[in-house]
Amino acid sequence: MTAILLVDDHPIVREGYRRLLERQPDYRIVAEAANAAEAYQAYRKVSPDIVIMDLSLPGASGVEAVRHIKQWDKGARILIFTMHSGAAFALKAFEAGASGYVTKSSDAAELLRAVAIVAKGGRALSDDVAREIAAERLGEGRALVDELGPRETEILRLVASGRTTEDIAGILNLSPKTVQNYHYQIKSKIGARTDAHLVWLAIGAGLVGDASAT
Amino acid sequence: MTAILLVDDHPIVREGYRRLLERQPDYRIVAEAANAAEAYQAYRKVSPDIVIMDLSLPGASGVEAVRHIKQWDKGARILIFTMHSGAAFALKAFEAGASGYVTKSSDAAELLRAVAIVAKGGRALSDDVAREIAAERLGEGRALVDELGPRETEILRLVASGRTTEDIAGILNLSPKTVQNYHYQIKSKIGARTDAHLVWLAIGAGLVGDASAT
DNA sequence: GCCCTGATCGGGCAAATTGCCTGGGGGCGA
DNA sequence: TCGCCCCCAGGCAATTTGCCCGATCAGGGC
Repeated sequence: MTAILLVDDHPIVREGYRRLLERQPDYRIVAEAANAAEAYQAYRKVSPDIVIMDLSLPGASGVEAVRHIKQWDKGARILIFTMHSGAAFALKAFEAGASGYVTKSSDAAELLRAVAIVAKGGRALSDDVAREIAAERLGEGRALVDELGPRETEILRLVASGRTTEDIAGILNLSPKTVQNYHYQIKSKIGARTDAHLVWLAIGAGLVGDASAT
Repeated sequence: MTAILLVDDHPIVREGYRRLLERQPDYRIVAEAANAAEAYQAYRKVSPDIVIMDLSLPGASGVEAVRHIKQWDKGARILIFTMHSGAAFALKAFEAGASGYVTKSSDAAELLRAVAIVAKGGRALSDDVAREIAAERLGEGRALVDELGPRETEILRLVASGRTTEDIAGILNLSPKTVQNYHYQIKSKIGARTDAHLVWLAIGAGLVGDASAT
């Protein structure tokens, strides 16, 4: 039996959850809350197995509520169920300690699947949000790269992937000085103030983004 | 009418594509290839509107083939259709210039949808891969961060997000020299050879990677 | 052929940063 | 009270950055 705490400022929506969840044999809603403060109180009182929470709450935001609860109980499992499909919301929620993120446009089956995953300690993410995050990660803006010549692009790729100046000089059979010059030229063309900034721009342009195979 | 070039080393699989795609009124398979070299030749000969390609080909990898074709025609639209669902494969493919990535576990409808998107110049990604990339993006590995003190973590976050040394000094009310020292210390503790490398490690640790709310 | 443009390659030099060491102060557990 | 670790920052040589310059080579256009 899985004890659930429901947090949503809309009683009607809570009623909807209740209908859906209590039809499942293993789930029981043991408490409800309409805002962050209530959620926190309720959590401390009933220690539910999982929390299902909306992100837009009156007063403190849902992200704050997540952070607060996780601070009190590091093992808390919180599933965000919200209308926002933006990648930024989801990332913030996970950063705060949420275990799952499902949008309200998902169907009942998807919510139940997410609840099951989170209850087992896993991480759940609905398809539309996954797609958003992936899209952001893949980046849209080429633009930048078009300003650069092929050699510059090549060197940007290498620099952004973490290579040393000397590495690059070796790989491309150039003088280290030339690589430095390109490096500098790229930064000024692109308008990056920092190497780190350069990396982000390169990611945005789709030039890099690997994480495997160094 | 959309002209398609099919690249897959398995004739039976190509037959499958053909069945599926030629049932659609707008698609016509104008050429086939069984390896990277053939694909390249065929592309130059028929200039198809889109290429549907497997990633695992005999000889040169599909990624190489993509890079090669894009080098010859920057406007080429290439849709990868493969069995690999790993994020790394997909990222490499996009980096090389692919416009879409669909796994063979997707159903026919998803492939057709992807073909349509790519034909229109968009970018397509199947759900399972999106999920993989998102998972990777959310990051698993803390590890690194545990080595660092809170101050170091803070500074790493700022450095990795692209701030200038002076910016950081201003934000945290420190001497620029102190920031430089932390910056150096972090690099040696974490084992990063380059600032760019540092950014990747910070991303992996989930410290940065927002893109919103600066 | 000739000029112009643009990409590629690198030297030079001052100013800034990195790499590494040093040292002092504060908190906290043994 | 003694370490130990974290915080903060100066010093100094070595390297890199920032910005200048000139040389070569390929492709147009006239």
